[in-house]
Amino acid sequence: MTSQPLPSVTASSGNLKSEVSDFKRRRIREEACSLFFERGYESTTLDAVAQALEVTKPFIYSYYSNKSDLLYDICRLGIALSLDAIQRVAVLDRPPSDRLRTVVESVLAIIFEYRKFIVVYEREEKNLDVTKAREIRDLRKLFDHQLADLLTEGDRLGDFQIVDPVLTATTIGGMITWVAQWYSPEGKRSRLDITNHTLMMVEAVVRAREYKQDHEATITHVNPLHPIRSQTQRK
Amino acid sequence: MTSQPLPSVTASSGNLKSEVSDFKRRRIREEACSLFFERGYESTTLDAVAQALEVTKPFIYSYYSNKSDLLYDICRLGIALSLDAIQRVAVLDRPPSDRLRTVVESVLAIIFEYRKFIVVYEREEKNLDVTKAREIRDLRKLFDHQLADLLTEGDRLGDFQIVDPVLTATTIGGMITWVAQWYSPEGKRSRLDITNHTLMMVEAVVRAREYKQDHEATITHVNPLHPIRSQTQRK
DNA sequence: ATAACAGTTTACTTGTCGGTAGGCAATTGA
DNA sequence: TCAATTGCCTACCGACAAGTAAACTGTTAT
Repeated sequence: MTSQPLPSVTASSGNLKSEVSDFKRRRIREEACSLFFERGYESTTLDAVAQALEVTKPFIYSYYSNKSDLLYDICRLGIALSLDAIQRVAVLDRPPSDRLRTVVESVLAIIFEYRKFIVVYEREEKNLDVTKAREIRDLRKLFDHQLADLLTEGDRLGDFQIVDPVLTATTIGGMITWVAQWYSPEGKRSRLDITNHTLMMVEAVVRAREYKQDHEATITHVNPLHPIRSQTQRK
Repeated sequence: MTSQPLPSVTASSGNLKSEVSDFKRRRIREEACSLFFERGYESTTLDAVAQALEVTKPFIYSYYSNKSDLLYDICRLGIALSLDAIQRVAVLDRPPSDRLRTVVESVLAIIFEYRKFIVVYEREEKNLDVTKAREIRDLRKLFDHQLADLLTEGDRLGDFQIVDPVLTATTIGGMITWVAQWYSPEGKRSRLDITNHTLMMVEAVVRAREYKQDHEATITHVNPLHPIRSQTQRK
């Protein structure tokens, strides 16, 4: 469903040797991701990653050609998992509201499981070279696009009452991504609680047109709280 | 309203000399923020910042004691502006729905104006030393807390129909913050469009209880899309 | 047995960048 | 006019970390 078969999360098929090799690659990626997540990409040395795995730096270099290649692999997984989920659901033969619900559940499940990948992907994108970064951004766009399509379809069928599917999709995408930023397994909220609450928020948001008020014309003023513009202006 | 008077965005009062000095500090901060925003904190050298200002590195060091001090100043401004906005509105003698609306408008106005600061603050927090990072995180918590209080009050008065004010505040905070991540002055959407749409989303979300469905009991299953757990587990 | 190979390590190079010492020049005050 | 002071720059250092060369070790093939 994804254009490339996605460097699988589980063991690759093939002979044992390449399975072992893939496993090592995954372990490097996983440990690097943990460290990137905790300390940030640039502050994490490959020696540190190596140490965490109880190997040496050149070992890593025999599985990844350089540090940013490793980051790329992490980022790619971070977005590809969610994209994969939405694409599986998109083709199901069920009403849009059902599919939306399933998307939210699936993506949240992925976020709970792989939140470090998601966070690193969001945070460290800038450290990719432009071409790789572009590729990653395109995957994200695809995700938002798929979601927008689902909303549009649901709106057409009368399942949703949506004013602007694209902005609404962006909002929902943001709501979900945001969970990855603050969720912690040690926190007070269970995964189920968060999922239920998010479902409720999403539900509300796709029914937003029912509430559309006539507030809109009123905000034409520039907000009075910050009268100064010089801050961001320069000669 | 903020505990410290917030290193003012405009010129400080006082003699001309210290005004000039403050101005230089602001210009350094602004230019550094732009570069951090575009290239990331660690990838931006102080020499690059100096070059952008057409000065030299020691010049910067006479206004900031080191690189992370500069980042700290940026992060602090990033969160403090929003916090300041919500705190001003919180004390107004107007109904909660009105105040919520004003909060969203004010904070979005800040986000449009200072989005680079917000993004850098969100992204580069990890590069602060723990004590500074903690201080920043506390400001953010205060923001969410204030918002939750507002929601609780509105719920009590019947203005809102909210199931969980804390989670809803987190969601709204995320929705707003998310705008900073994708908004671009060159993009298709005007500030007004985005503000209106966000107001609508927020409106929907604080009325969510009206839609609470009985979906909740149904999601007890573990999502079938990723049967493997070995990924994040280790010996 | 031994040659060849794969996988891993030890030990090194090299560039970069945060941070600083000390000098120079412009401004201020007497 | 000449200190004294302030403010900035030139020129440098030292540390650190990415990346590599080459050696070492175990395993497979002949």
